[in-house]
Amino acid sequence: MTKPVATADAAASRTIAQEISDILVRDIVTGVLPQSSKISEPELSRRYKVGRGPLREAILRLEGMGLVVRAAHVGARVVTLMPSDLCEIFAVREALEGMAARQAAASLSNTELDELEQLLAVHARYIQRHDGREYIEQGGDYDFHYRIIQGSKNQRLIQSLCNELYHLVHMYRQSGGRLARSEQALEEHRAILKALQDRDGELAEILMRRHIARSRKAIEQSLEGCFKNNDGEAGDVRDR
Amino acid sequence: MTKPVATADAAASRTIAQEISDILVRDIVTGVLPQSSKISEPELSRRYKVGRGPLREAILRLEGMGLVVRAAHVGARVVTLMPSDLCEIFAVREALEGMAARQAAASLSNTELDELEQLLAVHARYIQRHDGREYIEQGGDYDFHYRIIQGSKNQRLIQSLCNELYHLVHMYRQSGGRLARSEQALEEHRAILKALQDRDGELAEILMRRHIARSRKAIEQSLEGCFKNNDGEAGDVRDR
DNA sequence: ACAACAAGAACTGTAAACAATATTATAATC
DNA sequence: GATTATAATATTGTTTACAGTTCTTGTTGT
Repeated sequence: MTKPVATADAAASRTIAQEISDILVRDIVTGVLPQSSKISEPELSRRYKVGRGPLREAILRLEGMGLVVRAAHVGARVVTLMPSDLCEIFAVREALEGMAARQAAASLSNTELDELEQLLAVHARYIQRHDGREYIEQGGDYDFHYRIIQGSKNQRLIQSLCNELYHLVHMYRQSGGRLARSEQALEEHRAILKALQDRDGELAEILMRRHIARSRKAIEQSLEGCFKNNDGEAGDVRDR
Repeated sequence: MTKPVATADAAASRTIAQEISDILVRDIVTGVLPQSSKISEPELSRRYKVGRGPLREAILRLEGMGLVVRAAHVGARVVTLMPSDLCEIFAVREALEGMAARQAAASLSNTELDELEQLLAVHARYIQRHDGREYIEQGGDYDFHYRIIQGSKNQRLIQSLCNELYHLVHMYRQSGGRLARSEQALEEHRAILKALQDRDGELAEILMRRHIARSRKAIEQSLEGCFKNNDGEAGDVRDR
């Protein structure tokens, strides 16, 4: 039974809409499509060499992720992240990642915990070498938070955090939003890991929440200077 | 000169895709389109008298809400909610609504608090009259949780809970998922309201989380009998 | 009778054309 | 000259038609 069944390659047949969707997510998060810029269907259709159909489908998906906002008969624009939006996002992160840490304490395997420990060691070396510069954690496996979320084994948490909120957070960092705190963050990460290794979900949740709450407070401080346009190339709001 | 009106009616111009999207959400939540049933584009296109284009757009949106799952070249099906899925959802609810209660304690106006108190009085009367039957809270303004979430004033929380998770919860209840606990739930609601009135966000969060955690535990108990098909009309998994 | 295979039908994904609305530019009026 | 009305343009929403894949069904062979 060699199974020459004509079921094709299954997962390999990604549709154009999925491809362009991923590309758009990447280009928005990295700033190729800056905040508040218009998502013109004809223009992007030419730029990315795709038909308008798949492109529309991709835009619909982006809207679901919160990366773009649409208005009927007007079109879509890349979302405009104000500091107040970031605060809302971080409040959600605090709640969700806290729960993720709690569940991860029960679900993470010992090997996964070991890998997490090695990861922190890598981060520590990086910070030492680069004098406090934060490790660029672009949502990959090298992100401490990312792994804990995955470790929760809760598909809803993983979906909400990794495929929606984190894009927005990375977007913010890309467009000049600094919230370094590298050394302190590393210490907090170590404490969280300790709680996870002790299988103390309750403590892991508390520590994770405090960890994220501290980042949020940093943003709240810069909330006063919301309308005071900080000098820089943070993307022009108007485009044409 | 029939109607040379230029700027049209603005908000009144809802697109077909939005209309059919709302209809589909309603029909899925109320069970007209049962769990696991196929979402056939040609069939629904005929049934709802809409073109395939807007219908596809609506399905895309439903996918974003987690109400349907799609597979490339295969089509969409209404999501299949297993008890384990419900547990995941309730874990997220616990985290999110806890945070909502915390923020609501700071954001709710005094009049909103009064309305909340009147709402609980209505619920109490209803339970008394119907001998412990739960008030049918179909996500409207008469839902205690709904109002607290709105009261958080956090758009992200409101979006996640009211436009995504609550549809799934209502779906579960519609298809036979019983988690009554009316009298006890009312007592817990009263305690939460008390904390809100005292502007004690920390306590409100704890109470809300325990409140939801209790519901989750009820589901977890019925998780053992997951594969033991409980007698009933819970919707046939296979359809054609 | 059952399994494997192949041809056909049906459905989803994509492309192109059409209609309706909003935006821009132009012209007329105060 | 500024402002409002009007026409032209461009973009979005929708319909229609086509292509590619999957699923069904009928057939054939063992």
